[in-house]
Amino acid sequence: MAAVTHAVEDYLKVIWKLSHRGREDERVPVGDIAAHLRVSAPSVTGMVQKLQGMGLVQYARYDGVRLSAKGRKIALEIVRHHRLWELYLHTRLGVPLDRVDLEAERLEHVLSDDMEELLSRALGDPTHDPHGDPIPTKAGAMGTVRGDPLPSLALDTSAVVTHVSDRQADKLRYLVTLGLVPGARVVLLHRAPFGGPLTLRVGRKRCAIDPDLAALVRVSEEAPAKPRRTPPRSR
Amino acid sequence: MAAVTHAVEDYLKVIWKLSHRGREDERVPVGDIAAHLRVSAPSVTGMVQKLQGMGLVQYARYDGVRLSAKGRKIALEIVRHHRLWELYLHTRLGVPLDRVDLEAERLEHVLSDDMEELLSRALGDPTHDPHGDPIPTKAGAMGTVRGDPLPSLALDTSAVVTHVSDRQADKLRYLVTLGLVPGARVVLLHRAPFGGPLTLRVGRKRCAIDPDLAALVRVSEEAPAKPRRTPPRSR
DNA sequence: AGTCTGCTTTAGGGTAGCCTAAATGTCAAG
DNA sequence: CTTGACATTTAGGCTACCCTAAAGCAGACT
Repeated sequence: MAAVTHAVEDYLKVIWKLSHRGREDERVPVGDIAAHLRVSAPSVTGMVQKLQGMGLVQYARYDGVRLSAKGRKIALEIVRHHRLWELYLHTRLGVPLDRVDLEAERLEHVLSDDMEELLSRALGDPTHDPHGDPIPTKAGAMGTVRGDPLPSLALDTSAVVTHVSDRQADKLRYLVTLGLVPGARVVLLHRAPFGGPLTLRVGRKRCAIDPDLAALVRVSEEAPAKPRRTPPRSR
Repeated sequence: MAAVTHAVEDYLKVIWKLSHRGREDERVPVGDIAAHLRVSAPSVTGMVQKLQGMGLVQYARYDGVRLSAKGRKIALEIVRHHRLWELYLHTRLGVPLDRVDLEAERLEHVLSDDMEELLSRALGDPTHDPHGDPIPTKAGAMGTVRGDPLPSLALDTSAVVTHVSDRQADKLRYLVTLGLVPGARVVLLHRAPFGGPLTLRVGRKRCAIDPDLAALVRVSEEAPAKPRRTPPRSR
């Protein structure tokens, strides 16, 4: 059988991601894959046919793609690698939250089983990455995203950020500048009417934020297991 | 100009390594490159012609290859990446000395400039990798291998291992089992005549070793700056 | 000089993964 | 039920890198 190349891993990961957008496991349109991988649609068709030949996806012309069990296993392995590296980069090297994804994108393909084990252990066998996304176990079990959307938090209640979506890099970058990162303490001070901005206290600072943006942030009233943030040693 | 792909980086690194075998900067035969990359000779000829087109090597038919300044710069960058990763893997993740090379071989191609900076800093801007090989600076300056060949050590003199060659994986593996790794204390107890085995004390243990093998180890009588060996956190 | 041996190069192919242009299927609106 | 808009697939090509087989060159030995 053909080899699992970097490209194959990328395709499987994207298919996995896109099939989880709604509640249910969806068939993923070829065009969406193309858009996310920044590749032409014909390239996707070709690769997807190859993946089917390898038994990694089910695919019917004009009807989208779905991961097979085998394909999902590989996808989750890559996601695990990705999130372990993200956590390492953030907590051990001090890479800012809005840049870990880009770096992990390349490191995820380079992690042997032995190393994965050692990396996980060195990080304390973590369950969540620095954005608060769950890290699949080696067996392929996924935890959940903790917390509730920030806009639904009760007024004047202290909470801790548990998750920041990394889907849109530009928005993540902005949220980071506001200090809305996992572990931060937040209080919702005011909710303007007609879907207007929310006024927050984040740590010691105050800010106003659009509820759509705030929806990318999840918070929990109980103090959660906060991701470790050992700063890297400086010289 | 064509891109610096992983393959290009591999070729440049091997050419750099092979041109440093003797004292002087040598022209490297195509066949040697082929053997070290485990690739056919025609493949090397083709790639080397391409590298010349990119201005990274000088090359004349039937007369071997030499790095240009531009080529050497890239080669040293890769060597720097490789050795930084080796040090990280060994000291932070606890990867055994005889396995770091293999892992670093793939990681070396995946390290952005920003990350390189952060990784180096997190490791304390080290000058030598865990085998005792010097790590080139970002500017391309190379330190030296410290110490003298173990067989030339005076009898009954305490010394510290400063370098273990990683050229031959199988021999390195054996040296590691003997405890002959950088930082180890060694005393040469006896030298058998006619090029016979050396009797050593390594730490608390005693062992006999062929002088050819021992020549892969370098030692220094002064206590050198020993590579840090923070063990990884266990669960 | 001739010739043999062993590198090295040329010739000719193959695979993986990407592309554009053109053909084809789907779906919804008229 | 036809047609137009749009998604998708087929067709045909390109680049990077690798291979084997055959030709070509160089240095040693006679």
